[in-house]
Amino acid sequence: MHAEFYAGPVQTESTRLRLRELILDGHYPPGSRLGEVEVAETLGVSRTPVREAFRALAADGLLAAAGRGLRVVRLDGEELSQVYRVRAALEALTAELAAERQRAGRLAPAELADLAALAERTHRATADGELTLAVRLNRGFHRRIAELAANQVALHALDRLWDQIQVSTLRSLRPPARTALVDAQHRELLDAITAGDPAAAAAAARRHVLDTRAADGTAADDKE
Amino acid sequence: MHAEFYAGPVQTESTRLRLRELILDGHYPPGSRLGEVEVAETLGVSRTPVREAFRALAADGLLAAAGRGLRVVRLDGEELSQVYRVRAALEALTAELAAERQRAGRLAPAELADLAALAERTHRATADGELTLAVRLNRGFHRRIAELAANQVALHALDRLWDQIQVSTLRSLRPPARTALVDAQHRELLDAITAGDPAAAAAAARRHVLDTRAADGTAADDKE
DNA sequence: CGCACGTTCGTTGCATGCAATGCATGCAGA
DNA sequence: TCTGCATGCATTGCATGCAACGAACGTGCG
Repeated sequence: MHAEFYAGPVQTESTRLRLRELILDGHYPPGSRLGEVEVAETLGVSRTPVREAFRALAADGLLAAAGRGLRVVRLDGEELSQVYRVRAALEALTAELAAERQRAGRLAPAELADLAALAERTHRATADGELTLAVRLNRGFHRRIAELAANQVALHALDRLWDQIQVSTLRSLRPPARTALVDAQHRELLDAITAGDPAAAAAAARRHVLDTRAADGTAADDKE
Repeated sequence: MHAEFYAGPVQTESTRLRLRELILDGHYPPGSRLGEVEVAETLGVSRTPVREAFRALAADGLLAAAGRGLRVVRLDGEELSQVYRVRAALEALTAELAAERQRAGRLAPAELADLAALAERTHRATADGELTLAVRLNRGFHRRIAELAANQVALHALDRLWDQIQVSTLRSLRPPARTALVDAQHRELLDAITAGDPAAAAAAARRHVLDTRAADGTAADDKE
C-alpha cells in the first residue's frame, strides 16, 4: 500500500500498539483468526510490520498459534483462573512494595491523593453503570499501585496479565452487583498503603484479586 | 543466503530458539549490539526471520532497544533486584501451589522423587565445582517445582525471569561458598512440598530466592 | 450413496530490493 | 585547536515477489 505522504520510519511499533488496541477493544474478538493480509490492509501497512507485531503480541500472550496462522487468545475457565492466581501474587507484591515505600516516606502525598481519586472515580463510574469507563478506571487504579511500587518488572508482567484478562472478559461486562464490595476492598487496599502497612496491603490486594477471579470466573462460563 | 537443501518452512520459530540459546550461552554477551545481517548470516537465514525473532525476544525482555538497533539486555543492580523480587513472589506461588497439589494427593510419588533427585544432583554438581552444570540443574530444580504447580502462566512468566537473570549473571559464575546454604534451603523447600504444607513451602521459596538475590546482586557489582 | 483421492486456491514462510535514517568522519572556518 | 557542518557509509524499515504448505472442494470409483 502506498502512502501519499510517507509518514516516517517507525511504523512497526505503532502497528503493534494499534493492533493491540483493536484486540483489547474487541474488534478482533477472542478466538478470531488473524490474517496477515487483512490486518495489513486494515492498518494501512504492508505485511512485514504486521508479522513483527504478531510475534511481539504472541510473546505477550495476546495471540496464540492455531495451526495455520494465529488466533486471539481465548482462555478457558481453568487458564483464566491460573492467570488470576499469578495476578494475585504480583499485585500482593506491588501493594507490599508501595506500602514499604510509603512507610519509608518515598511516596509524595500527591501520589496517594491521585490514587484515592482514582478509586473514587472508579466507584462512581461503576455506580453510574458506565461499565466501559469503569473497567478502564479500575485497571488504572491497580496499575497506579504497581507504578507506586517502582518495580518495572512487576509492572510489565502485570500489564501482560491485565491484557489477557481484559480480552477474555470482554463479552461479560460485569454485573455491577459487587459494586459495594469492590469499592470497600479498594479502600481497604488504599488505606493499608497509606498507613504504610505492607503486610496488610499485600493481604488486601491478594484477597481483592481472588474475589475478582471468582466473579469473572463464573461470568466467563458463558459459552460463546 | 541460499541453502542447498531447503530445510523446511518453520525457520522463524527455530531462529528465535537458536538466537535465545546463543544469548543465554553468552555468545552474545549482555550489552552487545545485535545486527540483523550479522545474526542472519550466523544462523544461515535471511533477515526476515531474524527480525521476527528480535521482536519476540524483545517482548520477552532479553533484548532492549538501544538507539539504532537492539542490544542484549544488561540489568544494573537495581533492575536485577527488581527481577528477583518478582521471581520470589512467583516462586512462592508455585511452591505453594505444588504443596497444595501434594496435600490434595495430586502429585505422583515419582514426581516428588524426581524433584528430590534434581536437588541431589544440583548439590553434587555444585560441590564438584561443575558450575555450568550446576547452574542448569539448579534452574531445572526450580522449574520442576513450577511444573508441579500446574500453572502454565506462572511457569511462562518464570521462564522469562530466569532467562533475564541467567543473561545478567553469566559473567559472575558464582563463588561456591553458599553451597551448604543453597542445598539446605532446597531441602527445606522440598520437605515442605513433600509434607503438603503450602505456607511453609511459600516461605521457604521466597526466602531462598531473596537469599540468592543477595548473593547474585553483590556478585553483579563487578563492573564490566 | 459414501469415501477417497486429486486439484486448486488461499495463506503463510522466507528472501531480497529499495529507500531513509542516523552515525561517523573529515574538512573548513573561527 | 575546537566547533560546526556536510557528505558518505552502514544499518535498519518496509514492501513485495516467489515458493510451499494446507485446507476446501469437487470428482471419480467402490
